[in-house]
Amino acid sequence: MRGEQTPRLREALEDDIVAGRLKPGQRLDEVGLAERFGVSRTPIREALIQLSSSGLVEIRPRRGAFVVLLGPRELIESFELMAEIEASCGRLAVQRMGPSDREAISDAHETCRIAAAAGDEEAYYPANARFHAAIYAATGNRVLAGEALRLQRGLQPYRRLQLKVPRRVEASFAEHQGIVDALFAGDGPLAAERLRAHVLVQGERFMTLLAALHAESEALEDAG
Amino acid sequence: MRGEQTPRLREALEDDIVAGRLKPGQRLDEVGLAERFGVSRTPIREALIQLSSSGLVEIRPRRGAFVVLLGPRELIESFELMAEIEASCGRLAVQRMGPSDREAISDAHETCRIAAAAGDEEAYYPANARFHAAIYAATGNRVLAGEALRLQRGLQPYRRLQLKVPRRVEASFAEHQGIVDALFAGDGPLAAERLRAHVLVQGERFMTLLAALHAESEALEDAG
DNA sequence: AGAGAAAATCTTGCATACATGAATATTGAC
DNA sequence: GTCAATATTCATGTATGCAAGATTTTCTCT
Repeated sequence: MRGEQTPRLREALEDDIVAGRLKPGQRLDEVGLAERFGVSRTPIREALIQLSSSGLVEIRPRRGAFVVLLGPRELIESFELMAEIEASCGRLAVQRMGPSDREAISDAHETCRIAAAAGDEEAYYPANARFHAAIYAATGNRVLAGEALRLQRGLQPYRRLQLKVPRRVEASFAEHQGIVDALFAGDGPLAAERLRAHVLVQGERFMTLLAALHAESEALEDAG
Repeated sequence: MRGEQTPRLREALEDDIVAGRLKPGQRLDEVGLAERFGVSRTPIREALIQLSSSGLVEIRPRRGAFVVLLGPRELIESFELMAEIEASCGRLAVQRMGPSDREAISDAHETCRIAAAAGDEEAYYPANARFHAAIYAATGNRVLAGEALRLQRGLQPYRRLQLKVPRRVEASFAEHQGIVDALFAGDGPLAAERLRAHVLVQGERFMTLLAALHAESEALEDAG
């Protein structure tokens, strides 16, 4: 058997969680995963520990690993943190972005426009992630950008549920347009404020959706 | 042998790193640590993986684990991230802090005052950490506060070097006073700006020190 | 039949064993 | 004497084995 299994396993599990194939609350059986990936429990355990540190998985001692299921309070708080980080990124990006950064932002924005015009929510999703990532990168601060990406990934499983909110894509794209305008106009504070509002309103929309879902059924609870 | 070694080991190693007993760049030998703690390599490895995810340790495949040694660029970027987070905390704390939060901030500030007046740098250190932590907590956002604490811990090993900067404590305390004034006056934007400046100037002072140290010797490089 | 307790089962946590790649020492050539 | 190639040693990465806690099943008693 050759080396370096753990990173591959971590990425595979991370993708499964972010893509929603492993649902929040679900238990991750070490033996089952080991068999599925054709390795022993050791690298699986190490991958799970990494995922727990990055916040996608929760390890309860002697109980096992579970895909993290954020409660309402933690969700609100996470969106607020995300909003603050994104606002900072916007302000710094205005100060520092170069031509290639502008281009990356424009490109991602156009991809969003196409997906939004087509009403294609599945396509809008990754385009939206790319749009925000382009802003992070434009700060020129890799540590900050890495942090932002990490948080973005952590919230991805929950954003997925938002697909059901009507007219979400149109609203999101309109907000993106305002952000791009402020960024390219060189108005840092305005870009920051619009990014903050964009993320916070996403969070609010999400909480509304969650409340509605919770009212009609306990679907999330049964997910495990 | 009874259960739950890994968390204990992680905390012990974390303390060693943050307290400077394990220096940035130093290699962490699994076998040696296992002997030192009287356990096998397995829980040691798991603790190291956790520390690598939290940013205190870097694991290079097949090479081993090393206490993270941030380069100049990463240090600057980390301090900038910290400054942004602290600024956000300050603004939100103004909006949301209750009487107990005010008290905690005041208490920590007074502890800083005593240490500063005595010129006791060793005592100022933890008091300073408590002061900032009190502001994080006053946001009422546990996710945000947790993130801030994590970043604070990650930078702690480097702040330690600052002890040598002359009149650092007096300057720091004076800045704290300005922050407290803004916080208690209810001026969120001012508190945010002063916190941002406080952290950034710390970073700059630190970089200056680092350059000086580097000029006189390659001490940091030999630390491994 | 239902509730509680005991036993069996299953899973995790840790220890140990082994294989492979990296680091180091040694030997040989120039 | 220095450099390079090779052999040896050593540490990491993974697999497997074993002990203890958690879970589930079953059995007993009311």
